[in-house]
Amino acid sequence: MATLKDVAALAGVSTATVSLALNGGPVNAKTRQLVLKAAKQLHYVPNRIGQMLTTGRSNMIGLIILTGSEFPDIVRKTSLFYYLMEGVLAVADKEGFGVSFAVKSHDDPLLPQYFAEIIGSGTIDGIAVIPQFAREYRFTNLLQEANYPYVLLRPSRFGIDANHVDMGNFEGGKMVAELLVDSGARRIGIINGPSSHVDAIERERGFGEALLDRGGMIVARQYGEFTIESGHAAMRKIAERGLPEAVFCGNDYMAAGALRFLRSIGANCPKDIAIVGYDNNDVAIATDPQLTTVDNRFFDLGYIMADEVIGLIRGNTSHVARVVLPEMKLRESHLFGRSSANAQPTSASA
Amino acid sequence: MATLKDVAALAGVSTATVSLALNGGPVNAKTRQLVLKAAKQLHYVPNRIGQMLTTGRSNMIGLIILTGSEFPDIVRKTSLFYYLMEGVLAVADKEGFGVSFAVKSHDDPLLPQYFAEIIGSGTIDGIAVIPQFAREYRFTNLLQEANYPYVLLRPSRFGIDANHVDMGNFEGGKMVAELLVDSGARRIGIINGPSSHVDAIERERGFGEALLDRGGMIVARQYGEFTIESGHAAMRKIAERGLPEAVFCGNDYMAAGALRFLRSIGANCPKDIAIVGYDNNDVAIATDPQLTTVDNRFFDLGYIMADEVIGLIRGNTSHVARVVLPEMKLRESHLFGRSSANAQPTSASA
DNA sequence: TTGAAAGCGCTAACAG
DNA sequence: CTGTTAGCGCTTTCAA
Repeated sequence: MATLKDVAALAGVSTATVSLALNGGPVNAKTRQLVLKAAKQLHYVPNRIGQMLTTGRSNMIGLIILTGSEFPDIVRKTSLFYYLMEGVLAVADKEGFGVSFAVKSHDDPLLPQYFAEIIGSGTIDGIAVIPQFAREYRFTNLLQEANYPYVLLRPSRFGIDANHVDMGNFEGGKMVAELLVDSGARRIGIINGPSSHVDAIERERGFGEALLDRGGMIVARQYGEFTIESGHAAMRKIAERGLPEAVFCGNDYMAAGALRFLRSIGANCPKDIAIVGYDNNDVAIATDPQLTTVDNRFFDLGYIMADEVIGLIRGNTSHVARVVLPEMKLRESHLFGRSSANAQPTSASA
Repeated sequence: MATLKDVAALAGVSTATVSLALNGGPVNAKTRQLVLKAAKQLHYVPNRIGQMLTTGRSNMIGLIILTGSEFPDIVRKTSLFYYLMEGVLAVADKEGFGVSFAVKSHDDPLLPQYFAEIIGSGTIDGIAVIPQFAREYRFTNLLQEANYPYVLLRPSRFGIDANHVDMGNFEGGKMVAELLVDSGARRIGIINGPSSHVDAIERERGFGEALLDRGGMIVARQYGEFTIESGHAAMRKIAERGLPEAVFCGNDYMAAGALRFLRSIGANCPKDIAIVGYDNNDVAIATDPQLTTVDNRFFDLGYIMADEVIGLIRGNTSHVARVVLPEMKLRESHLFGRSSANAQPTSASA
């Protein structure tokens, strides 16, 4: 590989001049041409390690997803994170950053160590972290104390001190309650995910509060594990005491399971009972009827997180606290009382 | 941040000794203790940039996904790539590598430039590349000539010269044909994806050959765009001339669309017609009946690609040519002639 | 077993 | 506008 020195030698100038010429510094136009020609001739590509060492910057941001071993099936859900990654990538590309990606277990005792290495190693200028469980993490202190650029994906109410982007699970739950009440349902059930999952907690809280406000009531409550089978089983349990007018499911998998159970007993959704899911996962367009659900806007979330991390790196910002509100994805399954099975499918695009 | 020098000063030894002590070199046990203590006291973390510069290695591998603008909906499918990433990550973690991730458009004219920079910049020791379209790419020559460690995900028959891992789409198509014939179907249709998509081509080729061998025949052929709607439309077209006994769909989205159309005309799958999808996407477990489909083993694919890239980096290998055979995922939709709708859902796990 | 010193490739301060 | 020089943090000869 050709180095700066080689280019300098060929062009007959100093390395400093080459650096200047290549980076738009104040150089005579003729000299620049000379340098450019030499660089091209040698297929010169700047060694970024050298640049990093002198500038102290790597132009890399990290995306770190924290996963757990308690609920392996949740992992499947995380293919949604791909969209988050694409959002991160979109900003990174635009701003000239690379993206380093890692998945760590949130119960790994070496986690603080891992973050300490990120802070000290110099290979990553800042990070976006996606914790999935509602615990206090020691590493946030590390990051904070080191004044290291980071942004967490987590609810605002979990302490406003840490840099965070809130994905609006509370608001999402609220939107579902409002939609269902507006659709004419009053006696409503909920099938939620594990209560240790931070998203599940927030969704239920928002749902419950808004339902109360609007004059609806929760007449059944079950907890599943974010899987189709657990949604199926939960719906069966609920049905034992008679069908409510609507059921809010904590994610689309469980909603698909509920739908399947309903069909098996000959109940029609949404005519007899409305169902709403959460996440706008692929399953939501594959069921019949297609699921009305809440889109987390993962792409936007990734985009905004990365954008804020870069802002922090560049010193344009010093603190991050934002909310990205989810969006209702209206399809058919929420239309309580109306028969609309076998309608034309809506588009698969996000 | 504390540097080697700081540790050396505190321990009262030279930087060389510190380096040796920290990296398991030949150092007096007492001295090592001294150094370790000093390092801990200063919360010393080695600056990896410095290490990279001297060793010439970054201990980073890259995962590069090539995407296109022709079929935006295909992008949605790519959330499957998340599993591939997890496979890559699993190896990287195990071998002490970091992972850098990028998505590039395969029609970007700057693509060769991008690869040239990867080769020259020194930040990535090797790459796994996922092209999605059947073209000849100029960058492979670049990589080859530079003797840069790389592995492509692509069919073996596209030239055995390049390092590649074959995801076995040909074999997958074959497996589907065999399964359908074994299930009792003979007059079979196919709904495939765009013919420019490399996976689609291979699947159809394997399917067609095996079907011929087994005495089945293709009685209908439609092309969709890997979406639910296009699968729905394609099935409608096929139904106009009478239902075949089975239809192989090039991916699960189109299979879900086909299923939906069948239900709308009162046809029962799999009693009246068998359907098989491809990919083992989330949609495959959300439909009713659940889809029999082919699992690409993306995790394993990622795992093997990363493993091979690292082998190349370390000089343990000099050429890569492997096939990872897909796996049939038997559910209900292929059981031609048998009525099994509304069975218990099978597990959501992969 | 330890230390001194060179050098990886680059940028930036400074002098000219 | 251009060249000289120092130095980023580390590993690695080479000597002692």
